[in-house]
Amino acid sequence: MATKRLRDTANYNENVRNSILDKRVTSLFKKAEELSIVCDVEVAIIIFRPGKIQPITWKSPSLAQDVLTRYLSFIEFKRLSKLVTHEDYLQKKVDKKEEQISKLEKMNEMEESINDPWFIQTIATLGDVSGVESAQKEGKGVNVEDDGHSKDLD
Amino acid sequence: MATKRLRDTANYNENVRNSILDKRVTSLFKKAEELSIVCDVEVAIIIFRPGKIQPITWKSPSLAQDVLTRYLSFIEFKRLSKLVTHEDYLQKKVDKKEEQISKLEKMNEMEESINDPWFIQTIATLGDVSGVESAQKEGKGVNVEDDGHSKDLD
DNA sequence: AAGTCTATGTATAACAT
DNA sequence: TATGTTATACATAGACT
Repeated sequence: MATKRLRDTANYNENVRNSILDKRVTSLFKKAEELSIVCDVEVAIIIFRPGKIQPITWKSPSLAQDVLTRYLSFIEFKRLSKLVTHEDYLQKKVDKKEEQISKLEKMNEMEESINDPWFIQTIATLGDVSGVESAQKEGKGVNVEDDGHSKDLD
Repeated sequence: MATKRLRDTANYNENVRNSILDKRVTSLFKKAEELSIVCDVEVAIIIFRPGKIQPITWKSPSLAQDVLTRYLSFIEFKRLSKLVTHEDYLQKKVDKKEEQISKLEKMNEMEESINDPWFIQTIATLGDVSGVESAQKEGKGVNVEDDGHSKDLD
């Protein structure tokens, strides 16, 4: 935006890159703040950097978190519904062995989550934990969407 | 940003306000896009307007959603851990009555979620459902944070 | 390595059509 | 209502410190 136009900071050393990122992020947040005041809206921004655990967030990380947490509650609700149904079935059978299997299945399910690198990274990211290193993303499930610009339907 | 500094759209009619919002949002997204390209980061932006159900999102709504979904999985994991422990206890007691209570507790827990207005709104918001009207937020759990600008620890 | 400067590119409020 | 123009404020890459 001045003299030249930056296109790829890969050509710069990390210091310069961080400097550029920092300035631009500050500017972006400033714009967002202005937008939220002028137009009376709530804005949440989350920025992930490759190789970094903690995302840069602005204004209300808990806003997005809260909303999406509740969304996931819905998903989990559906999953728990199935579990309960299953338990009910087992109860009628009065079969301890199957109940044990059910238990193991649950544990296994949890272990799968625990061993998911993305899951681990996510916990570290959102749980405000430091000192955890991971590859972070890799395109998985990210960058989907059409034009990446969806407005509401009202 | 021109002639005057900030303005307050409360004094404008809805058309003008929408126009201003639209222009600024477009601009914000443009900046975000530039940032993401130049600095090789992933950016997610979510904008909530008062009275509107569907948020305006940019670039990777699924990014934030996916991350936070996984985060919630962690919460649910912890909760399920307790359930399993509880079940194990009941199993040893071989007490059907208590088992029934446990089940009812679970169902009750789910119903609480279902009846939560915020939960309902959130589903509508994120489930891409239209035609649902609600008060949307109300400050609950929103707008927390210190200076609203947290960077990571690496 | 963090702050300042400056030339130039952008964004946009107010008009104009 | 949408699009274009203009004047001014803002953003920022690079240089300098």
